Parts: sequence; structure tokens; C-alpha cells
Amino acid sequence: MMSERYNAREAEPKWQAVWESRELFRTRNDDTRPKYYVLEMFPYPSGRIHMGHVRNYAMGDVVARYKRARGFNVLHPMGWDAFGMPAENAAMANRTHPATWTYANIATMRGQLKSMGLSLDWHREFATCEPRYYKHQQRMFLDFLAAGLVDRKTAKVNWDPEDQTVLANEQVIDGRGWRSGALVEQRELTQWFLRITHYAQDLHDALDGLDRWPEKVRLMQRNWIGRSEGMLVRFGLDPATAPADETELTCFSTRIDTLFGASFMAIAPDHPLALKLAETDPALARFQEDCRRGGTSEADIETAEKLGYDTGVRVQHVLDPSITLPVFVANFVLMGYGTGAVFGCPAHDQRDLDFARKYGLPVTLVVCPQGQDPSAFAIGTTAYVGEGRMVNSRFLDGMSTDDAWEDVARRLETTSLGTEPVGRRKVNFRLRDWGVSRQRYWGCPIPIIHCEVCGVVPVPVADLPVTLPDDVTFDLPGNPLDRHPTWKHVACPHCAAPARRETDTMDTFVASSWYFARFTDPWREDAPTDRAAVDGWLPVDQYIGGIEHAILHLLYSRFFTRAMKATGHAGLDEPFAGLFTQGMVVHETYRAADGTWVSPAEIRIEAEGADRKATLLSTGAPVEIGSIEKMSKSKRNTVDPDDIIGTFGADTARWFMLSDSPPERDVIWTEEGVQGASRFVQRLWRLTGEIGRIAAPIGSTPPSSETDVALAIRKAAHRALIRIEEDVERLRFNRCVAHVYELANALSAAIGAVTDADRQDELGFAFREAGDILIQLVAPMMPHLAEECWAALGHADLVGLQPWPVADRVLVVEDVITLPVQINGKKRADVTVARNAPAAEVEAAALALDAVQRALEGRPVRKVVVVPQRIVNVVA
RNA sequence: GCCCCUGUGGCGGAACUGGUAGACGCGACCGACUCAAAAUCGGUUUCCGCAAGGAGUGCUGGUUCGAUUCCGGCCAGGGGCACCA
Repeated sequence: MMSERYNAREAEPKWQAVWESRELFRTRNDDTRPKYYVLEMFPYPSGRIHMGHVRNYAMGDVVARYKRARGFNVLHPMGWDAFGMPAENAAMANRTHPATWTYANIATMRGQLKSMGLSLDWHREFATCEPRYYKHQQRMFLDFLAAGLVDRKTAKVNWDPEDQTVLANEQVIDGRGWRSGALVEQRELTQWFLRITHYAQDLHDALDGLDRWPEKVRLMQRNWIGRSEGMLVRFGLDPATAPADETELTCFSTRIDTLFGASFMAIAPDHPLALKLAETDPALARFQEDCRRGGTSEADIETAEKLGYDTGVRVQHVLDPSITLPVFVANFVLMGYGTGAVFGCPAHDQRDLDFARKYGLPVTLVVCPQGQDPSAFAIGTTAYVGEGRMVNSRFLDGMSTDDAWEDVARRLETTSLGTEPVGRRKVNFRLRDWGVSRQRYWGCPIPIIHCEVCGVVPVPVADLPVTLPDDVTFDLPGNPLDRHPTWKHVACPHCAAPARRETDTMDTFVASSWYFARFTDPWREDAPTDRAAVDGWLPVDQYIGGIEHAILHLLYSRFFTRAMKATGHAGLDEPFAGLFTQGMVVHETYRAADGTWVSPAEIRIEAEGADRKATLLSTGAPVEIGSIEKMSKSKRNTVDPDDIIGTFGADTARWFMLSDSPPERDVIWTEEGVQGASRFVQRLWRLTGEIGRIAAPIGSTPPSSETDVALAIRKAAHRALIRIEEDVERLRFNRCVAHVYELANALSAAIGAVTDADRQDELGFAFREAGDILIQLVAPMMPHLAEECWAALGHADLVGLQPWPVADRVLVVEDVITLPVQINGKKRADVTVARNAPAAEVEAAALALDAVQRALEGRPVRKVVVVPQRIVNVVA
């Protein structure tokens, strides 16, 4: 017999054990059903799972369980993004080994994830710090190197002088290292780069085809790649002013239409010409030094004043050599973009205008906005960057900016400087190559050996993996691999001379750029992927994760997949066909009188509503209720999933995470919300008991005639079924939850309305059908409760093994419908008509209504709009 | 500065391609059960109004028989990029 209350703490482990022993979620690669790959971004093993994980994995699990019921061969794996700095920081702080710390965290978090009852195929689990994984990453690095997709070059990096390591841009806060607090220096270091820029155009263009990605993410990537069409323009140096053997200066411009407005040239402080001039010009050298010292943080750049140094060199204007322009070294020109040289057109570029005003350079209007009089239109402190008519531009005058652009482009292409044309069309990208070298221990070793004789030598594939040594120390700053006594000393694979290993390791983002491919066959030892498996499973049909990865991880993965294709490890370009970015879990913050943050577990809410108050549990002292913010350790506004699962059960946590807020938006974690979810768990359990008492036996035949109540019950079930199908497909889980509530409400109401005499014979069949559907609808979201209810309804097998119910679309169509009747757009009455009634009939029925005649107040009817099955609008 | 998104009851939110605004949940209030409380069940809950009725989706214009939905302008909040030529 059913007990009164549903006991999640007993039921959940029980069903998890049943699923596991029956291998419900084990996925086979040789299954012939259509595939469906659903993946949530794998976690970093930071210690414990947080509510963000719960939300992310609850969503993915709904999709996985739903698709499984719909007959797909579902791949839903889990693993660990296990390399990275926190492990090394923990090692330094706690004198543990990063591996010890990492694997302990994985064990904890695996247990937590298992307690959520996720339908994961744990057989495919791996951690990226395992040699059996990173071995293949090293292999692909070598393949990329052979394919020309890896570069070794010097680059400016953020160098923390105290920790003696490179920092990522995100790790530099206000110009200081986030850990050490030391002022970060810019250093030229030789680094390994993955040539993501090789695919810049394709990564840009292919965004159009990612129609199941959020527009926001595509836009962010498009901006990040930063494609711009322009021209490389070669300016001849004025021989009278140029240093010996310097004859030309090339700049990149997207606004060659404004060339007649040019009043100066500007080059980057570290432009080759500037460096050369500085050799004989100490003042210039000092200026360059000042520029370099200028902060590199964004805040510094934002506020930096435009500074320039007139080199005395002049260039000849490309459209009229008799005009010469001064060449400035300017702090706002970047060597890393274009050619490190620009021509300045102050009237039509804000930076150039600021610069020109400061140094008294001419400002010539060459584009006049539509409808403005050029003689009256003056440039003040704001440049005009829009389109318009050309003025002050000789042969271009009167043209549109577009036409002028083409005209200039053709002229420059057909004019020569030396033996080459002056201008060449060029598409430039903002995207830079991906620097993957990290001076850290806890990462994938870069499989390279440096030999004095042979230079850079790849580690032979047969020697992979290059594994990390275990005996390392973290008591000193810097890279433990570099100061390890023996690890880096090896013989050159070519000449056998003493050589040394590369001691840099790869950025952790490399590991997360292909894990989704490895999941398709994580056991294969001789290659990163099995081509049949990877090409069969990919692309991921539905990828779910946080918006914070909109650029880095998602762009790197798109690049990596292309590089894997180029080197034969995969057969496609785009790894993720569908992407969903879920919102964060946020919570109120609480502060004690002394200003310290207080955790939700330490307080009590004293009064609800407008005069909501909180006090400290321990002392009763008042606590200030603060703003709602992302759950974070620093603000202490976190709720531990273990506590919630221990108190209410995983299903309650899952249900709450799916309800209320649309999944792409932030969800506010509230105690009331959890209580509400928990209440529904109990209510569904009671309702199941009541349905079970009325429901006909499994497999009963439908009665020969059906009462209105019975029909209504079945209609409600099928309506909910149809809506939930639609909404799960579109990941609108909050609406799925609402549909379940509606069905449960309808069934409760029907039970309340039936008399004892009605039961069994008349309603039994309807309640059997509707009850079974209700539980199957709940199953993807609250799987444990659903199993318990399914069994209570008399089923011997698991609801997790049931095929999805077949919706009866004919059943839900009503024969008689009620339409609103509006008069001049305001609703005044309802009219009930046959669903297929002709418009004329509907119109007549509507006009015959007393309420309509009253509302018309004798005015003549001018027009009647009848929208079939929707509305009637009377225009008077 | 540039680009993008969002704005609906006390709260989270719903409303299909322009067709009954407020589904569903939370909170609140009233009632039933109870000695009492919890739990549960029933009811009310956009605002103004006793009612009839009127107003209402950030503000403001427009298109339309009809606008939360489409268009223009403005306001507020959030996010991304940031000297990218």
C-alpha cells in the first residue's frame, strides 16, 4: 500500500540503483536507431557542484530522457575539465599535489551528480588530466604542426614578475596579477600559437549557418572575429626627408574614399620605421619608451590621451604626389592590427580628429552628409563618420561614398609604385592567433624537444604521451617543470645529442576544445577519435552551458573541429548544431551589522511581504537584506545542492530549477520556491494514489460510450502532452512545468467532482490514460518520483523504459468553440458556434447577441471582421 | 563611444505567425478541517469603483477593424566590445 508521504531520501537512491543495474543509460555506438547527442558543458572539478551545475544538468537531462523516450539512441556523457590553475594554487596553499586535489574533487562531485539522478552514460567518463586523454591531444598538436596550423613566434604577453608566469588577459586586474598583486609587465616571449586566424573567414561566414545558436552568441563571435574590408595602400616616402633605403610606407584603410581628407600619417611606436628612426633620434626613442610604459589595461587605454611625435619624415599622397603629409609616431596606432600604420583623416574619424586638434593639423571635410550644405557644415569636436556626397575631392566630387570608394580602389589598383600596384584589396580580421603556451605544471605538456643542433623537434608519436612528472614542488614561484632536476633533459630524437623538453604546457582551453569528440569513443587508444564514431555522433545536437563561454570556448572548439578535419581526425566543421545558453542562479545577499556577508543558512526570515525582515539565527541580530546577485562564495549567498537534495530530494531541486524563469534568463533561488516545488512533489504523489484507486486496469479496452467528464479528462491529458512536446523541443522548460500543473489541476478537479457511482465503470479508462500520461510527462523532469508513481499506478516495468505516449491530435479539437466578440477592438461578449461555422453564420450569431446590440447603442454596423476560430470584431 | 538585449500584477513569468492580456507558480487575504498549530482542501487576488462601468503591458507618436506583438522617437535596466584604422 502507498504511504502518505513520498520519501525522496529512500526512493531516489533506490531508483538510481535500479537504473544503474539495468544499464538504462549505457549508450552503444552500434545502435541503429537515429542518434541524438545532448551535452552539457563539462565541469571544472573545483570541489563541489553548485546550483548553476544543477540547473545546467537538469535541463540537459530533460532533453536526454525525452529524446530517449522518443526512440533516439541518445548520447549523454559526462567528464571533467581537470587541468588548470586552481589545482596548482591549491597545491601551493595546502601542500598537496594538484592531482590529489583534482581527483578528490572529482570523486566528490561525481557522487553529487549521481545523487541528482542524471541519465548519464558514466562508462564514457574521463578527465582531461589523464594521460589516456592528453596523449591524443599531444598527437593532434603534432598533426596540426605538420599541417601548418601551429606557429612558434614571439609575442607580447602579460608577465607576472612575482609568480614568474604568463597571465591570461582575464587574470590581470587593474594592471596587477590577480594572485600576487604585482604590477604586470609586458614581455616578449616565444610562444606556441594555434593558427585560428587561418580559419577567420570561414569561422565568420559559417556563423550564418548556425541557425540553432542564440543570435547573441553569433553576434559576439562575429564582432570578436572582426572582419573588415579595406585596402593596403603603399605611400611613397618623400626622398628629401626619408632615411636611407626606406622608400615606402604601407597602411591599411577601410575608408579610402576619404583619401583627399588625409592630413597626416600615423605609425605605431614599435613600427619598423619608427624603430629605425629612433636609432638616430633620442627624443623619439624617449617617446617610444613613454608609450610602452603606458598601462596596457583597458582602463588605461580608454583614458589615454592621444600622443604623437612628428618624425620629420613626409609621404607623398597616393592620389597626388605633389602633396606630402607628415609622418607621426602615435600612441593610438597598434602594431598588431593591419600594418601598424594609418593615414589620418580628421574630419571623418574621431581619433584622427582628436589628434589633429591637439597637433594643429588641417581638418578637411570630404564627405558631406545628405541634405547638408557643404559650405555651412563644419566639423567641430565630433567627426562625421557616416555616408554622404564627396566634396573637396577633385574628381570624386559629387559621388556617393560607395562610388568614390570603388573609384579610388580601381585607380590605386592600376597605379604603380615601383613594379607593384599602389593599392591592393584586403580583408582584415581582429581575431588573433591563439597563444596556448602556459608556464605552468598542471596542464598538457607540449610534445616538443629543443635541440641545439636540430632546432625544434616534435616528439615522435610512438613516444607519446609526454607525461607530467609526479615529483614536483610548489614551494617556489615559477614553473615546476622548468626547475625539475631531470624531466626536461632528454636526447634529441633526431641526432641523439643532449636536448631539452619544452616545459610550457597547453592552455586548458585546448582540452575543452575536443572533449565532445572524444566522448564518441573514449576507449580508443591508438587515435584521438574513431572516425566512424565521431562522424556518426557529431555534431552535438544540443549543447547547453553558460553564456560566459560565448566567445572563448565556443570559438576555440569551432576552430579545433576544423583543424581536426584538416588532419583527418573528424569529418565536419561545426561541432555544435544546437546551442543553448542558460541563465545564472542568483540569490539575495545578506549583511550583518558589521558589514560582513552572511549565508542564507545562517539567517531567518522574520516577516514576509512588504516589511520583509531577516535576523541572524545565532544571536537574533537584525540582518540587512541586500540585492539579488549571482551565487558566489565571496558574497556567501550560495545554497549547497547537497543540502537541498538531502532535505527535499533531487527531484524537488530539479523541478524548481526548471520552473518559473525562462531557462535563458537568471533564476532567483528562493526558499519559498523550493517549498513550492516540494509541495508539488507530495501533491503529485497523493494525486497518483487517488488516480490509482479510480483507474481501470492496465490494458483495459475503452468503454463503448464516454461521458463528458471522461472526455474532458482525456482531452486535458493530450493537450498537455502536445504542448510539452513542443516546449521540450524548444527548451522552454518553465512552460512544460506550467502544463504539468494544469493537467494535475484538471485531474484533481475531476476527482473532486466525481461521485462514487461514477467511478470504475465510467471514468476508469479515462483516468488510466490521463494518469499514465501525467506520469510520463513528469518523468524527464522528476525521474525518481515518476518511477515511484508509475509503480504505484500498477506498472511492472520502468517509466524510464517507456516509449513516449502518442498524442491524439484529433481528440483535442473541439467541435463547438467560444469566440470573443469585440466592438471597435474592445471585448464585449462571447459567441459560441460550431468550429467549422461559415463566417456569415458566425457574424449573424455575434450580431444577434443581446450584449452586442446593447454595446452598439443603436449605431450602424459598418463592418464585421471574422477571423475563423479566433475572434469577431464589429466596427461601428 | 559603438553594438546588442530586456522592460507585462506585490513577485517569477504566460500570451502561437497582429486576434479574449495576466496561463502556471510564489506571496497575500478569506474560509473549511483541528482544542490548537502544521499539513491539506475550497475561494479571492492588475488597478480605480459599492456597482454599472472605466483604465491598463516603461513613456510617446504612428500603421491597423484590432498592437504586449509591427514601425518612429524617448526613458530606464542589463550585457558585449573597446584607440581594430
